[in-house]
Amino acid sequence: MVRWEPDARGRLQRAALELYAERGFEATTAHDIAERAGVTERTFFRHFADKREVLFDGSARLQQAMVAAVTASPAASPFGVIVDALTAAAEFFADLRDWATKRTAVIAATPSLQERELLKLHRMSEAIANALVARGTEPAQAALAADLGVAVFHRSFQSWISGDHDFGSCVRTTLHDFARVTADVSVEPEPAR
Amino acid sequence: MVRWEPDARGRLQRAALELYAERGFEATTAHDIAERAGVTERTFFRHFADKREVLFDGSARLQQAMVAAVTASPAASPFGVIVDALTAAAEFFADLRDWATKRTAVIAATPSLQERELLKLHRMSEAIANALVARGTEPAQAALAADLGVAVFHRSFQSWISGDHDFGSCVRTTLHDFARVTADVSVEPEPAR
DNA sequence: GCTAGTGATGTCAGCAACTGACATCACGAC
DNA sequence: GTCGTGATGTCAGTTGCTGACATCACTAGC
Repeated sequence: MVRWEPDARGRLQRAALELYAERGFEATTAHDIAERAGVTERTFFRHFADKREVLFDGSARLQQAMVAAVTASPAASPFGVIVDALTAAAEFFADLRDWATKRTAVIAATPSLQERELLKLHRMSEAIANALVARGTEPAQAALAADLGVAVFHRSFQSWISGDHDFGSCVRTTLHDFARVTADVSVEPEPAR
Repeated sequence: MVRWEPDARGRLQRAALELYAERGFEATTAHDIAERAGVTERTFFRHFADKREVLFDGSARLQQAMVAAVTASPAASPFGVIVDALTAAAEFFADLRDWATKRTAVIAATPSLQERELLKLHRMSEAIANALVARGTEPAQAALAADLGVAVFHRSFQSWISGDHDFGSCVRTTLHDFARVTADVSVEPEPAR
């Protein structure tokens, strides 16, 4: 006889998303989640650093995929590299639309989850910037390019969730808007550093 | 005889920044801050929604200044408008360098404060996007332009804090990098919506 | 097959972040 | 002079989260 059912971590993640969707994040206690998953509250906090983190278990993998794409990209310019990273993100989410939709709704309804989401995106930007620097991009430009890439990713993701196009075409639409919006930005003479 | 010293709110803000800088955010309790400010913990939470918010009292005013600049900007393109908003931000910080430096160091050392900072920047982006839409910009482009503007602001702010140039020249340097990084982004044919 | 070790979990006590309810009392309006 | 009123104090309670220690199925080594 097994002492515990396997995959407590997965059960906690599913229970948390369900409960956050049913009654809201604030109205759900860690005890509630643990109870539905059939473990104790203490076990919840062994698997996840806090109540929010339980929704962000995939972000490390997404970050790895995007960093790997940056490192492997054949493009020469920083922005060309970023476009390749966005393609990797599209592949990452290929089979996750239902989960991503539910999760996004919960996050959109909860400021403290938005904070965590924004921090994860920021960390992703830092990781991408590091990967660009490793490729030889100048650090300030790498950081900026990574921020812009993450902004494009975030907008693309939102339109993917709220519309009915595939992720790839949302990225293309966002890149089109990007080009329109920045059409009048010109390279000025090198300013003082 | 006055019952209480005036400006409890200001005393709490100064006490909090001092203590966060002295012993770190995590090691400082709300009780500590209240004690140094000469009030009770309950009073702290009447003035600020949580331990983090005490460092973000100025962000509403910055947001108002940038939104006003967007609304009043004579520029035609979204990005031209954003540049005017950045100029407004530069004015906002003109006399605040010492305070901003100390505060930025505390935030950089504390993930949960970074989260709050990122949320404030995100809210600022949303407000700027709304102001752009009110000027007639298409919503998707407005949201993207606002995100890009906030990214430029954030980078400029960081280099202002860590270097010894004035805010305005940091903005110019960042805009130069922006133009370099996006030099190869071209307007492709309108994709499907 | 026995034993020692390991790892995931349970139990429990405790701190700190907040919140609601109610009391206090200087000050200003009238 | 009385009567709000608003900023504060007091206190009790919930919840997020942590450290310390106990438990016990499973596994490896003998």
